[in-house]
Amino acid sequence: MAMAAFSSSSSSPLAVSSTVVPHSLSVTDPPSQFLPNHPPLALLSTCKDIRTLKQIHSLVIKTGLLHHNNTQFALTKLIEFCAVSPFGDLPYALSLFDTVENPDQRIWNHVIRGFALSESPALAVEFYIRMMVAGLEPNNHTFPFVLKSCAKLGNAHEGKQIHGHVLKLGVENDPFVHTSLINMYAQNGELGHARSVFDKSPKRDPISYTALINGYGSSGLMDEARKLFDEMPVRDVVSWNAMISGYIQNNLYEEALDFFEGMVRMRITPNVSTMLSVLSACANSGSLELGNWVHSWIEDHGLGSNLRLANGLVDMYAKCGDLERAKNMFDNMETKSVVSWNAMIGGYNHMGCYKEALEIFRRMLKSNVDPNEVTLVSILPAVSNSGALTLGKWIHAHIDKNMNKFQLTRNSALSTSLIDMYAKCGDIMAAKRIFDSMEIKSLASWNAMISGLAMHGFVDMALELFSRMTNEGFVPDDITFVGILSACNHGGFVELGRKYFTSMVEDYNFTPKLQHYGCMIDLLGKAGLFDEAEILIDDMVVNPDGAIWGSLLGACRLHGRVDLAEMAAKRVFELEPENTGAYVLLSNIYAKAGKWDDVARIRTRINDRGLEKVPGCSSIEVDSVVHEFLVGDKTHSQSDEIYEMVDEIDDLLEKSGFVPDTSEVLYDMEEEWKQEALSHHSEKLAIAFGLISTKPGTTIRIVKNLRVCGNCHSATKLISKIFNREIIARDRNRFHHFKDGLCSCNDYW
DNA sequence: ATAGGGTTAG
Repeated sequence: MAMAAFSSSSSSPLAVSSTVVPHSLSVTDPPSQFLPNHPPLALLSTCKDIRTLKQIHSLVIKTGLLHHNNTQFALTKLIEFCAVSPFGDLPYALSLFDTVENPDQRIWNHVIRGFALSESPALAVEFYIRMMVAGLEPNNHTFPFVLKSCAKLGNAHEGKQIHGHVLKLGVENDPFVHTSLINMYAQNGELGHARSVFDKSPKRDPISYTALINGYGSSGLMDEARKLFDEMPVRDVVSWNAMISGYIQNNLYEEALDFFEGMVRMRITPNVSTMLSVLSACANSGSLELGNWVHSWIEDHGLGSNLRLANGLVDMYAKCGDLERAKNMFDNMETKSVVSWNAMIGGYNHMGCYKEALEIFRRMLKSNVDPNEVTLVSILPAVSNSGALTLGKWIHAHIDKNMNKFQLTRNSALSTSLIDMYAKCGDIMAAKRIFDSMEIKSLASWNAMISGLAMHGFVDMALELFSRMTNEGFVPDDITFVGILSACNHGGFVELGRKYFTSMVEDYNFTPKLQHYGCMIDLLGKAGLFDEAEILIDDMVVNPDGAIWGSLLGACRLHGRVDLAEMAAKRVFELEPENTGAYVLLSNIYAKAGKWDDVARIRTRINDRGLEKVPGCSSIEVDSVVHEFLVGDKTHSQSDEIYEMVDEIDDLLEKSGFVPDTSEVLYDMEEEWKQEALSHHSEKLAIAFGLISTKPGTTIRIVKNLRVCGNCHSATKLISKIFNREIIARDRNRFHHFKDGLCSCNDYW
């Protein structure tokens, strides 16, 4: 029994010294017949904290109200207040409750209500049972409270039993009990039961309609909800809100916004809830125009300083891509909550601005705002994308330290995000440790681990994990197969890849998606099986996108297939005219074949179209700060030292007999310039910076936005040997672990 | 005394 936690403390609440009575509260009249107006109880309406409450309590005792007329009136009032008011105190209510010799129905009801509204609604059911054990019958007031707690708990079983009591006592036609039953069933997903109670109603009111509509909405049955809504004789703002939020829950944003417009047309005044829902619909559907209108509406109705609406606006602007506006609103908010920070972080993530997301997170910590679970789950992808391992480790430690707070979720979203973070930040063993420590794994955690291993080229382990997962009864989904096929791809396991692809289609009945085809085309192309790759593309059940043809194009580069490359590139340009990567790839293929006229032609096309080549960019985290380097970057504050190091590296490479492979350099230029261009690739700069700013022997981890070029790959292998450093590099596709002059990809990528 | 949105953000 959880009672102990609430029982009165060492000093009895009745033992009150006179010193707690403040001067302002003078004891005046003797108890009168008009108790409700008596000063001490009237004071309850202004009571805002537990201290004042205790003072009022002591006043009640001093004035003798407590046992006046032998009624429990004053205590009832006090218990009611303590249990229910937001300024009340449930444990105190219980200590008062314990002092009542024979509490009546009404007192029991208030305590039950207090629990129903509290964080532990299960205790409402417990007290409901205790009440009956004490020999008191529940009444029409009891049921709404106890049914609410069943609704909150998602406990349909207890709810059904209580439904039985309702019928036994014959209060099923009380409108409050009736709607409470519908709501309880609806919130428990028992829509059949909810509907049958609803259909038995003698008189239907908007509240039972709305409760049922909400139930249909959260079960994805918006057509049913719509039918009910249309049947309603009178619709109020809550009914409209129920439809709007139902559509949003089911990702039907257009419909949600239609209903909002309908509501305004019907001259139903939206309230704060409506506007919050509408903002979320705008955010998720990218309706900036409507979002702006909502913003003006909020200002016009004097709600501009409502924190929740302000947060909603920040979120809306951020998700609609107007980050400047979002940032502006955010910076101008006089009070911010953790939600405001989270909305900004989410907005930056949404737009792929991971660095900015990390900056906001740091600012948040500096402002002493405690990150919550949502903050951490949303900052981790930003950490992963920037490869900011130190920050990631800090976050991991923070979660461990605050275990109590996050205990419930450790086995789900947060752990999975951590696995993903460690994998993407290059520490695959740390990812594995978290995965292994999870007592209850989710499909997402298996998926994260499998793709992580695949990304690092630990192909056998990834495949082994897959069979362990199916043995443990998990059913793989399409994401699992992306991981598996990418493992086969990274390992160059053509036969296995074919096998899993077939199994996915035939054993699991999945329709392959673009990513699955992408892995297969890449795998077949790299193996030089161009005929098979082309057949697969022809057989695709979805239209190939730029990435599919891009994969084939990449394979053409590997095998020097100029003819096929031209065809593949043409397809890419048809689908993605702005895809500069494909132009560069094609140009590289021409360059490798010595077709410099064609290289020049491509260059002209890039210039004519005003396309900008995505610059190679590598980042490295040193002392928790992420440093970014572009090709030939000279903007770093330690630029001079970095270039000195680059020269030293080149020197040592040359002495080891390293000959730069200039065949992939874009333009036809002097050999010496080509070497210069290669030598200043972003990954080289990042590695040089890593070498000068970390202790000897420290592992260097870098992240690159593009694929590592052949030359840098060979160079880095040698650097790892010469400087005796492990270098872990993540490129666009996968990880390369350079050690002792070798790379984990076996030069196959 | 009592019933139906909403406590967001990933």
